[in-house]
Order: sequence, then C-alpha cells, then structure tokens
Amino acid sequence: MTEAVEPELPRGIALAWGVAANPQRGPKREMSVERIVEAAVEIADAEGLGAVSMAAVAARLGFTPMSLYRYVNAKEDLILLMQEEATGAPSEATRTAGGWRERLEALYREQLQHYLAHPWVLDIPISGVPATPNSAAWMDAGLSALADTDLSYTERLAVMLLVTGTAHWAGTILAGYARVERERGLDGDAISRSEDAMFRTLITADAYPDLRAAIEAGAFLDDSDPFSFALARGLEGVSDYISATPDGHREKPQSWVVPDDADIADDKKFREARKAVRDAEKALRDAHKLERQAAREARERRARQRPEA
Amino acid sequence: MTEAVEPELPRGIALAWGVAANPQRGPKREMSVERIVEAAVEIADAEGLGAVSMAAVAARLGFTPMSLYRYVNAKEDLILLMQEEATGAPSEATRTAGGWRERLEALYREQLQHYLAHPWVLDIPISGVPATPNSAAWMDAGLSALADTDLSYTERLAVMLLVTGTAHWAGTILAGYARVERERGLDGDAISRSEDAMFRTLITADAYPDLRAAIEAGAFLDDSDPFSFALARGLEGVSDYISATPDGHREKPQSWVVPDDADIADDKKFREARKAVRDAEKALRDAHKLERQAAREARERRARQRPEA
DNA sequence: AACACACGGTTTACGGAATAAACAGTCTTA
DNA sequence: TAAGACTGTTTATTCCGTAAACCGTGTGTT
Repeated sequence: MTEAVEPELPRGIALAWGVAANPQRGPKREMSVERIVEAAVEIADAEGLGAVSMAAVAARLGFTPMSLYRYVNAKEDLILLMQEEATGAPSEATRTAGGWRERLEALYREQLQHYLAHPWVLDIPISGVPATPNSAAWMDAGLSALADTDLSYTERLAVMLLVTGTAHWAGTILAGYARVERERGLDGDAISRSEDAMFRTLITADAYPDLRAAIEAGAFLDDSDPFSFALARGLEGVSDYISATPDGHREKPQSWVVPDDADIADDKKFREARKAVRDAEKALRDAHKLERQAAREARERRARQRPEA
Repeated sequence: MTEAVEPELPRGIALAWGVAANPQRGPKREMSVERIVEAAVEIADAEGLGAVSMAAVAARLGFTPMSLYRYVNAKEDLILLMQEEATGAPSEATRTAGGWRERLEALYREQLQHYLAHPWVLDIPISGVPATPNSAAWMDAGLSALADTDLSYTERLAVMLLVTGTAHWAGTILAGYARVERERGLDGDAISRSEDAMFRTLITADAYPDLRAAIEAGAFLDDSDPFSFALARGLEGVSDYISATPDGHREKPQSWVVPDDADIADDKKFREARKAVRDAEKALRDAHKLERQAAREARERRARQRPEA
C-alpha cells in the first residue's frame, strides 16, 4: 500500500513503453533490446514464430542463449516486443483521408498488410486488449475515424473490433494458404485446384447437398476476395445502424421483406440506377487492372534499381 | 495404382473420414484412435493445447509415448482428429428454424459455444479449408441456410466465412479473457477493472485523444457484447446486398492488390493507382446507394398504385 | 589509489518435447 | 507348425526454456 503507484505493470509492458531504466555501472553493453527484437523478428519473418528460440536469436547476434536474459525477462516479453515492432503504427493517411468508412477500410488494409508481412503475429495468443503504444495507436485511429458519427463510445469500440477482427480473420486464412504454398512449394492456384479435387472426392451430394452444389458451381475455384466482401457488408451494416436512428434509440429488428423483383425491374428510374451501378463496376474493374499493372511495374522498377536480392 | 481411388489423401484426413484400413493379423489392439483422441481432448480441455504431448496422452492411457504412433502417424494428425472431435456437427435446429438470418445466427451461436467449450481449437493453425466431415457439415448447414436467396455460391461461401470468422474472432478474444481469469484467478469484472486502470495510467490525452476519451466515457468497463453487434451489422449488410440487386448481377469483390513488399507501397505511380481504385470503390458504393433508393421508391410507387399487396 | 560490487556474458544442468530406429513378444494365416 | 505381420517398448538424438553458479570488467565510493 505504500508505494504502489502502478499496480505492478507487467514487466513486458513496461519495456514496451520504454520505461526501462538502464543501469550505469558494469561493463559496456554490447547488445540492446532493440537489436534482440530486430533479430527475433527477422527469424520469425523467415521461418515462423516456432523458429524463434532464445538460442536462435542469440546465435544470430553471435552470443550465447543465456545472455539474452540480461535484457529480456522471459521469452514472453520478447514476443510482446516483437508483436509491438511488427504491428507498427497506422499511417498518417488513415487519419486524414475521406469519411469514416474510407478510413476504416484503409485501417483494415494496412492492418492486413502487416499481418501478411509478419504472419507469425497471428500465432501470438491474445489475452485482453494489448496495452502497448502501437496497438493503442491503432485503436485511437479507428476511434478518431468514427468521431463524427453519433455512435456511443462503446459502439465505436465495437465497430473497431469488427474491423480488426476482419483483418485478423483474413490474415489468418491468407497466411495459412501462404504457409502451405511455401511448405508444399505450390502456387495458390495449384492449392485451390487440389483442394477442389479433394472436396470432389470426399463431399457426396447426399450427405452434403448444398456444399456439393457449391463445389459443382466452382465456388472453390473462385479467387475473389471474400474478406473485403465481409468488411464491406459489415460497414454497410454499420452505416445502416448509424442512419437508422439519429438519436439514441436503436433497436430495430427490421424484418426483411423480399421485394417482388419483377415489378421493380422495369421501373425507369431503377433501370437507370442499375446501369449506373454497372458502369461503376466496370470503372472499378478497370481501376483494379491499372493498379495491378502499376504494382507490377513498380516491382520491376525496384528490381532493376538494385539487382542484388 | 490398383485401389488408389484418391492420390494420397493426407493421412490424417483419411483417418478423419474413417477410411483407415484396420489390420487383422497380429495381437489384439489394446488402444484405439478414438480413445487416444478422447484422452487428448480431455487434456486439452483441462490444460490447453500446449499440455497435449504424446507423452502426456500416453500416460493418461497407461501406455508409453511411442506406442501412440502405431495409431496416429504424427502429432499433427492427432491434432486434426481432436479438432474434428471438438468441432462437432451443427445441431438439427440450425437446419430448420426461421429464415436465413436466424439460421446463420444460430450457427454462429453454436460455433462460438464450441469454441468456448474447447478454446484450444482456436490455437490450431489453419491451413486451407479443413476437409473433414464435421467442418463440411458446418459449411453445408450455412449454405443451406442461404439456399433460398439469390446469392451466387461464391457469395454464399463468403457469407458463411463471415459468420465463421466472427465466431472465431469472438472465441479468440473471449477465450483469451477466460484464460487470464483462470491463470490469474480473477473474475471477469476484476480483469476489466484492472485493464481499465492500466489504460488510465498509460494512455495520455495528448498522445491518444480519442482513445483517452473512450476510456473516460467508461467504454472499457461496458460489458455489452461487441461480437453479436458485429454479426448483426454484417448480416444486415448481407441483407442490404441481397435486396440491392434483384437480378443475379452484382459487385464482384476482386482482390485488391496487396503489395508484397513495403517498397512498392510508396511508389508514386502505384499510390496514384491505388487512390484511383479507392475513388472507384467510393463511386460504386454511391451508385449502389442510389440504386437502393431507386428500388425503394419504385416499390413505394407500385404499392401506391395497387394498394393490395 | 584501492576496493567492493553491480553488471554483462558464459557455462553447466535440468526437465521435457517429438520422433527415428531397433527390439521383443503375440496372434493370424498359409 | 512355421512364417511373418502386427503389437507395444526401449533407447537415443536433438532441441527447447531457463535456473543457478560462475568469472571478468568497469564504475562509484572510500
């Protein structure tokens, strides 16, 4: 009761916030937490979280395993610091561009990118809201995107959790495929095809009629992105939710009436609107094509600039 | 080549489908795959996936570690079978009750329940669509729920992935809290309060203004369920999506380009291209909105013209 | 200047993990 | 009855995290 200003910050968290009081006496330091974390991240990037052992990290730095314990309390702390390093902070762009939806989508994209660049982050067990500077920055960015909406703070957190969750889920699945690609030495298409083939032999039409139908329809060979689909639906739902009741009261079961389509389909205004949608879809497709091309060119340009791998 | 119906079904998967050729000759078997899996699941339930070692499982059955390898090819196979056992199959209720939305929500609830009963399932790395009977059953149930909608099979899969993803995410977070509760011996409230306290000391208003505001608002002490919120928004979005375009034609979520190295992310031309994509996406969304509005108006107009519906 | 000792890095040791390889019983089948 | 397929065991290898004791080095104090 005397000195407990801080309810004993978990040691690793203290390190992450840079509250590490560095000592003066004794020999010169040859390592640093930063270098250790850096080396560990490199190993994890290359060979996964499982390959990160104290011995491996130490070896990469040219030291003996036990020496790391002078800088890091336990492996768990090291992992936390690695996570913090790999997570990074959201770019400034996510704070400025567009409306709340664009900004959340940008956050999603960046977050997913980080997950794909450091898939091992997804293997770290989650225990509560991570209390580190960078993850706080992500949360703050998400909340700031929603600042102009009239959602409650609890709802804003829930929305942010939705975005993060989608990125996490997408990362988990995509990283899984990437791992299989690397391990089995196949490209994505080959995996899709072999998965599809396996399904075709295992999934019978009488035991799993709908799934079988999906297979027949080639749904497992489709390479469209189901995760941005999910995010789009989620944010659409949020949008509905926001505009449903501008004041505090928000309970609306809103049972869905299936519209009698034939009727509407030949409404003039509706037909025009639908044509606009189709045009917009085409524009988006073209933009995607250009984007891919630009990416390809950029990659080539970089490769030409420094030919060493 | 004589009887090889399937070219190398991964051994574990063959086991899961019960296509394991049991031998006749030799001494009577004292164990069985089922008992091994059962024991392993019990251990995992009690002490987590990390506690499941071949030695531990064998010890629980009164055998030596190596003896298990007569029944299971490798630990990986055992884990797959454990997953299959713990995942179970969706209840019959999810096939009958209500409309697609109710049924998907029921699937979510059941799935989450399984995750909470066997949290270690969430620690198993995902590599592709699991080709086991039970996970096929879940997928089939989800697809069957959407059978009456006019979504494409690809879209139905995407929706199912959304539901599963939400359950997975919810399970991950909730199981994380449960684990901390068990390890530190605190109840949920105590954890919330200590997390809140830690945040209050670490998150400053000038570094993280919005997050700080959320803390002040007590958003981290709120115990409402953000995951069913997320699911509700997602399904709402799906509902919009379904009613948005009455015919089969709709936005195809092409995978946008994830730059594989940070290098090209700051290539000027690429950035421009990506911005163009974002603009196009926004235009498409706007078009969709107008389309929906047109549909609504058209419907009203029709309703007014002939009041009997 | 002398000295104690805090500190950095090493060495050794322990318990536990997965599984390869060789082994000795046991029961079916020819 | 004999071959040999099949059982579960034993032994050994390699790698893991980290506790504990150990030196040499440099600093702060006397």
